Amino acid sequence: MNNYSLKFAKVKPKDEKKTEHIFKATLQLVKDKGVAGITMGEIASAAKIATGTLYIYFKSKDELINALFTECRKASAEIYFKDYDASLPFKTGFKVIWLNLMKFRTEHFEKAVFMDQCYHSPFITETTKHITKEMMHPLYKLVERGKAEKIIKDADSFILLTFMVGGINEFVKHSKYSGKKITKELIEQMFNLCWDGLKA
Amino acid sequence: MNNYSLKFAKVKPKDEKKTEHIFKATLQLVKDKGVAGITMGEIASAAKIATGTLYIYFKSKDELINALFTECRKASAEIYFKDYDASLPFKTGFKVIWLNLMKFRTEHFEKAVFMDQCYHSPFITETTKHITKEMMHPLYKLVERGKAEKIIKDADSFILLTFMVGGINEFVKHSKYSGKKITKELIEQMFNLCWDGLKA
DNA sequence: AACTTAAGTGAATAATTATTCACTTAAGAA
DNA sequence: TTCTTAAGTGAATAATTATTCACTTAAGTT
Repeated sequence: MNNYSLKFAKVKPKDEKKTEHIFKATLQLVKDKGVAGITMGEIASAAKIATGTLYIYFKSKDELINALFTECRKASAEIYFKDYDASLPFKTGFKVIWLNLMKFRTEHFEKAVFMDQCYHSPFITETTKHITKEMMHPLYKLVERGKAEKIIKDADSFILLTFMVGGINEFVKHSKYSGKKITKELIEQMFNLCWDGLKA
Repeated sequence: MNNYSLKFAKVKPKDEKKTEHIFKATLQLVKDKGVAGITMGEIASAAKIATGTLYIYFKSKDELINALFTECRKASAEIYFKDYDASLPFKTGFKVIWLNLMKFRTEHFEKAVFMDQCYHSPFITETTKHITKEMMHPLYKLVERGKAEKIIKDADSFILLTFMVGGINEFVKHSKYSGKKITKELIEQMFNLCWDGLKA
């Protein structure tokens, strides 16, 4: 038995599911009341733990918010390029990614709201913000491929990208606010508008 | 001399410019630090008045935020239909409004951020939210005119509207974050993407 | 000029909320 | 079973922040 095992022996282990509960509770609260309306006490009770326990998992509110932000960013990055295969024809691959963006926004709406809300908050550090910006990079590559193949318009990449994403974000946001159901049919309509705009 | 004038005579009048200063200071702070990062003390000092003075103009933080929200909503509604004339050909009229939306987002960016941020906050009352939703009504009428004239696609109005607005919002938001300059040329490119998407 | 009244002030107070801590509980080792 | 250690608790404390208030200033009336 060495120092290492001595150091970590005789331990009541952390319940790893708690982090998940804390995150889930925080997302729910931010969706309902916004980032200005959440307290550590509320997060704790929504996660069904004591306030003190929250501080075993996160040193401070700051750290909790940043950790959750990072988690959300990872979740979105994982979805964006799921099932994308560069060897597919451009439009097919483009649609895969476009649908992934739509999927993330609809199925992880609280994460999207949380990221939007917290981006401007005093909690998120500059480093976290910087990494987030870099997430857009592969999407730039995508539209640049489309331009190179003369399939989509030869406009500024920034314009093409924000155009590609804007409709999705706006649609999902307003759907959730107004209770409008997001159907396959509506998604298809939105894709067509988007594609007709982009195509050369 | 009647009761009315008696009651209101011998008064040091409120400095009406102060409300404006308070609003401007609040918008600036929310843009920089988010709705979670503003305190009455900071608002007061940014507006160069004492904290107590703030409470002469607004009963509470709640009231201040709601009043500013209403002000922002009015400012946006005023711009949206500026110079629009229903007797113009559809595309011409559409472009006038589209450019107005773009103008509001770029020239009153802090207002747009403030409205986005506060919409989900505990400050905004349900009434305020409800009135805000109604603001979209004339824009619905616009896309429905386009559909009736068979100029734009016969898709769901909600889809058409969120599509019309999404690109603008996303573009301006990311421009401001990343420091990308918003030029006439880029605006024109965005309009073309948007129009090509919408047209029948 | 003297008077009245409300604006304006900022330190004091009241609420709210983040964080700590003395204590309890339970997992695993001996 | 006993022992050790960290998780878990929630009331107590520390910070922060909204709101008040006793006081000062200045506009307008007489």
